[in-house]
Amino acid sequence: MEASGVIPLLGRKSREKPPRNICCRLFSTELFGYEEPSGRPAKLRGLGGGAEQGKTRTKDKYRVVYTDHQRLELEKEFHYSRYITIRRKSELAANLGLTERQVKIWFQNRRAKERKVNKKKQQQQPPAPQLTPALDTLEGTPTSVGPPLGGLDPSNTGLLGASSPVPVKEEFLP
DNA sequence: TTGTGTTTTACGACCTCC
DNA sequence: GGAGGTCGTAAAACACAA
Repeated sequence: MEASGVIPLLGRKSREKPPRNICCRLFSTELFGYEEPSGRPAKLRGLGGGAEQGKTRTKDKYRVVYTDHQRLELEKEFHYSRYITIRRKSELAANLGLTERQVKIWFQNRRAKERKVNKKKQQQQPPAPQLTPALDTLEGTPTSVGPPLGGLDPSNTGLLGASSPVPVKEEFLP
């Protein structure tokens, strides 16, 4: 594909950092597997299956808006586990009409959001009485604890298992 | 309307692990 | 080396006050 030639995307970063080496893996297969939309208006939300005709910065639409259903399912999955397994990722992608790449990135962004929220919470807490450290981990993300390096985290069900209102699916059980 | 702040997708750079 | 992680950021989409 034309993958190697897609660096200056839609004018982003006009003053770019020195081109170290283009991150080639990102432009490999999935990215160009998107289908072209059939002239759909910009607003896709709530149209049902809106994002399967998604585009990226390399295409003529910067980003798509996922449908409520897609987001709901992704959120549910995130509730089960903050780190999605390869298997669940492909299942979810297939079910929602997204690419695995989109699912992966959604989870990355979702974790980032959670970290951001937790950080905010921490900053809002009064600095004074600190008798019970790490109370903020109640919701499941001790920010001090690093990510499961290497990808999968078998312990993550424990993160939410107790507090999550949603029952743990069989497939997440050992 | 529109101006502005926030949220949501998507990516680049870099890092770690297998 | 490749896959997936974080972090930082661009830009579209959205919310909402003025």
